[in-house]
Amino acid sequence: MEKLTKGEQTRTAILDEALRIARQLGLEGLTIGSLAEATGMSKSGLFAHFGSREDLQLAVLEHGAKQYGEVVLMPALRIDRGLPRLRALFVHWLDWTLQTKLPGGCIMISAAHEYDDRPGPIRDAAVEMQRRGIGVTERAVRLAIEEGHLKKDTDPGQIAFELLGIVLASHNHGKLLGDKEARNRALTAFDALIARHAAPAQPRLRAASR
Amino acid sequence: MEKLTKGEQTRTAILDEALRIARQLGLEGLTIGSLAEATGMSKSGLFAHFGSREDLQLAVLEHGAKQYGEVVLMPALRIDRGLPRLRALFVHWLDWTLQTKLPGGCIMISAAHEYDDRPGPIRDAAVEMQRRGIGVTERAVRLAIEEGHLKKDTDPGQIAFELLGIVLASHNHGKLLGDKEARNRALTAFDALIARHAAPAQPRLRAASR
DNA sequence: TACTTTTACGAACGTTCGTACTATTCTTCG
DNA sequence: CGAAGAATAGTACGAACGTTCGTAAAAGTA
Repeated sequence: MEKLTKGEQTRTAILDEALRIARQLGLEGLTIGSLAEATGMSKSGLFAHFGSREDLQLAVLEHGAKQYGEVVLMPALRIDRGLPRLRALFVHWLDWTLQTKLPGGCIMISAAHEYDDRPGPIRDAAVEMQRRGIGVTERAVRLAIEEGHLKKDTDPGQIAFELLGIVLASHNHGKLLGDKEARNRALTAFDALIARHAAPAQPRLRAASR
Repeated sequence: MEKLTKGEQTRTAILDEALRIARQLGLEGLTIGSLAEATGMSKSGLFAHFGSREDLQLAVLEHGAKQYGEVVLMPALRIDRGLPRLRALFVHWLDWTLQTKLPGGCIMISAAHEYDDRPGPIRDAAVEMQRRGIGVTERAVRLAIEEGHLKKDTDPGQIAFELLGIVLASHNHGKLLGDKEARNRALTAFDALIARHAAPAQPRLRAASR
């Protein structure tokens, strides 16, 4: 519906393709020349959409984060708060990084590793995104505590830490080692983590339904 | 003691420097020119030690794996088999990836992410090393089961998976986000994982010592 | 339709990439 | 010491890198 100027829609098309490349080769492996060839544009024509290569890389990162928000975050927010939402968040996140349709995993995880010792704007952006992602997870955990699904002394930071670990291990086992059990292993680990912090079964007042 | 020919010792010196660079910039970020400058050699003189850039990258990877073996694996093998050894293995592994002395984490973890969607000899080598590492962990778990420290139905593969996740999360939190709690979080997660699979206290025959 | 802005192109810049050759210097050992 | 071989430097290459510039085509607006 909303009017999309020509430049904006080519820019989006470029970013789609750039994201595909960056997922496989990393943001540093993304070059203007190869991207121009992949999109069928000239180097200079493509370049004009971004003032510099670094700006292109930043735009790609943001483009990936946006997709992540649409595919992982938003669907989870439609699930009942508390444990169900936390689980949905985790499963969507997991499937997002394990998706085999498009090669290469989550661009944010890629960037995190690629720039963990390479200071600069891209690293800063990656850190900021990671922080936001962790914040989302922690908030979901806190809600689960408030809903009485998790014990009150549960540390949201610790849960977020361990969930990230499970996702990273899945990515490693699934994408690198080709382990078909990666997803199952992740779900097993998730269940165990939750069981460890689950609130004791609370006595229902009146007759419990079912 | 053992006679080291001149070429061999420069080669080692080159690999030391190359490893330092590759840890920060990745194996793909390692270039002949920058490495030559860092070592004070000419491009061609350095190049002669390795037939190609790819061979250099493979050599760097092996160099890193060798260091890993010396720093992580061997010390752990001197600890009592079973749970103590498994813990030592984990802690050394953790500290190895979190070491702040040299920038950049474990080169094998780096390579794993860098090449997870980039087929070729380097990827193959990285996969092989990961497999070996996981094998070592699984073996340590199996010994812990045999020693009666862990429950008999413990799945070594699952433990190795989750331990990898904890290390990866530590790397992420510690190196990227600068979270000083990363190591503590990792140890907490380790203890919880072990507690989950710990064999029930076995009744000691006769009087238990102490 | 005419005018202005946006969008894309082609050519060229200087630099760096990996690699190939040839020449020179240094080790090693009889 | 002096010859043989290993180790390093020098030079050059074609290709690809990111970027700049002037210009042509397309799109949007009046």
